[in-house]
Amino acid sequence: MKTSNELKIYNSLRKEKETFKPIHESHIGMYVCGPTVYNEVHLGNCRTFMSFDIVFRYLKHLGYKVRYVRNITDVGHLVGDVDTGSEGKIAKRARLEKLEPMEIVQKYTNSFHKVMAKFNTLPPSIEPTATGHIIEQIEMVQSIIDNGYGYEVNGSVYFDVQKLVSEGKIHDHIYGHLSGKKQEDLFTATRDDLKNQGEKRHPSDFAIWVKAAPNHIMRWQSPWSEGFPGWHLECSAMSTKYLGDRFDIHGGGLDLQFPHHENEIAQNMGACGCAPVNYWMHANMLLLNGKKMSKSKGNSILPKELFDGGHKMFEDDRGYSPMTVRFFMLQAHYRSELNITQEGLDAAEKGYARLMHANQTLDKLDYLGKETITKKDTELLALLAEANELAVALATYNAEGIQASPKIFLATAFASFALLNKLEKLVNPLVKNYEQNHSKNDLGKTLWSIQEFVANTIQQLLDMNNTLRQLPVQLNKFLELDLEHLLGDEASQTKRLRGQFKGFEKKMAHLVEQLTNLNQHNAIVSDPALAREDAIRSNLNGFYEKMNDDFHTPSAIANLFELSKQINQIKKCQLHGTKNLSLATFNRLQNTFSTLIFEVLGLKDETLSMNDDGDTLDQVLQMLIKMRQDARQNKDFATSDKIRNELHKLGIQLHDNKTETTWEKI
RNA sequence: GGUCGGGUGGCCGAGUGGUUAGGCAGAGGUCUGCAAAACCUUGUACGUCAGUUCGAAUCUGGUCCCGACCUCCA
Repeated sequence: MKTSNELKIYNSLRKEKETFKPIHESHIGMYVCGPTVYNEVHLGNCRTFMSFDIVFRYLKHLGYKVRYVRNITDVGHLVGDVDTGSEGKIAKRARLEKLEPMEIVQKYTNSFHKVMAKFNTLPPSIEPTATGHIIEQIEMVQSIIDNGYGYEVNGSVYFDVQKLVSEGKIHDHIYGHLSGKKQEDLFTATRDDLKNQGEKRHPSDFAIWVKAAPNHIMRWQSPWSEGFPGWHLECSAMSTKYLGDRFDIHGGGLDLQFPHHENEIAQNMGACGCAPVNYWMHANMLLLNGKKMSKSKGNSILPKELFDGGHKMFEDDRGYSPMTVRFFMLQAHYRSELNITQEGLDAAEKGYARLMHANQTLDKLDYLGKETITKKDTELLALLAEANELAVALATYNAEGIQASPKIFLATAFASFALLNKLEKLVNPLVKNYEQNHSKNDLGKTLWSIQEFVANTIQQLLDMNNTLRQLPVQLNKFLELDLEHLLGDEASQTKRLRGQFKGFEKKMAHLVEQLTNLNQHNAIVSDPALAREDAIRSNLNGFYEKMNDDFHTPSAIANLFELSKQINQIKKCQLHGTKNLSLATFNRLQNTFSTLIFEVLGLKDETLSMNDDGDTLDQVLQMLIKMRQDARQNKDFATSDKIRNELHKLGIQLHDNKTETTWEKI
């Protein structure tokens, strides 16, 4: 297992995980390509932004000051359709909806923010728009031209990719490296049905300023023509403006790797002479029906359709809450494809609830102290060690051995009997208690209160099953021997010995059987406190190790589930009066768990009613719970069940346990 | 066609040259007036064919299948 304290990030630039070293010690610049606001964001878009929300949150959690810039693309992006000429997506949408382009932009920007808020993603530090940075973009085009990487044709300006490629490595970067494109491919790959192909010097060149066609609505004045900035320019201009010529992290969807990000680098190289980004991160695609989710291909699902239910992909009309969806996505690594299915969402829903319940349980837990190891524990442990020694010792005896050292043999044999008796003395009360109180509360109490430490030794005892069974087998072998003769002077003891042999095997078999039985009925929990301390510590540490491993949320969540199990066990132990945890570990768990869930993973507890009426609602419910308790006391189960069932219909689930009844929204 | 990535148990989804991912679902048990939750135990696995190796699901090669990018897309 990797036990690195260093954050490692998979860098698309070099196709490997690298230790993250920020440019400035404590301040990090991160740029993520945002949405084009000409339509509702679909769920695939959301996945990318949630992935980088995790990056943002975790970096902040580690103590970095992060400037997170995510743009809103509110101009450009020509639709590929040849019939529409050079019309942009936003302009086209504006025409279809009979609105101003800026009305379209505002409408879908608002909607985007609303959706992202539902998913509980933090807003970026700066959210610049392309139309708000036309001047910066024009300046960048000018710089690119001035540096000899851009050329103007008929009012449009193109980036001279060939020139950049011909210069080879510039400041450790080669065009095409990010997307893994070979230079020969770049020369031939580009299809020739693109607009204005004829104006380019080379097929791989791309527009950085486009002269607007007469029917184009969105247009600005520039030194070259009335037009609009090229497809990739805004990110270069705005990242430079807010994060500088060089910054730490640039993120986006994998589908932007080429050509968008490749060209972004080219533009920065052209304008500033340096590669802008140290760590390129790419989030993988969300799949629907095994194919990339995509608006243009009609293979997409909107967040709203998922929340409200009724989407055609689901059998029933049920929906899934934003946090269920978020959790679903966090259970896959951001660099893996994720196929969205109903079964997957169902599983996520339950897993998410499990985590929330554990957190609520932990929240209410008080520290009850820690018991030291009891006398009983040490006794049993010592006996186990003794049993082992005796078994080993007896196994070495043969006829010659007995004759050579009769006294030692006798001592060993009698010690075995003594051991059996002592074990019985310790175990029998447990068995007796179990048998007498088979379905009584005391059973649990008694058995839990013997301390898990004892439980563990019993487990060890069972593990030694074979060894223990060997004891009588070994002794029986000696019955075949002429002990009187072999033992000589000690022969007077043999009568007693033979007598004890007879019952030994039976007794031992019985003891082992009883223990096995107890264990199978889960009367004894094989989960010692010592192991618990360890489990809690290692899983808390594990969370950080996994997150440090390229933000590996699925593995980190596995650690949280392990912690959930521990929390539930602590609760169960406490109900049975067992105190089993050190204060330090308890405090650490209670202080950290919710932080990891809420602050780092960005989940919210939807199972609690945290609205304005929460207090009142709770009071009302406490009243009903009290009434129901009274009914139950009086064995009036008809009434108690009615209360519970009626509440259930209203979406309130009651949970009974030994000491109290709790409620939650479902 | 070119480039790249992947094929893991009923489902989702990690990881690894020999040692538990995890969640959901399934089976058995404990607790419980009954539920719910929780706890304990548990089965099923690494597309296919060959090779390297003491040992491969993990490495190599062939093969089949799927996906992404090459055209706006997160």
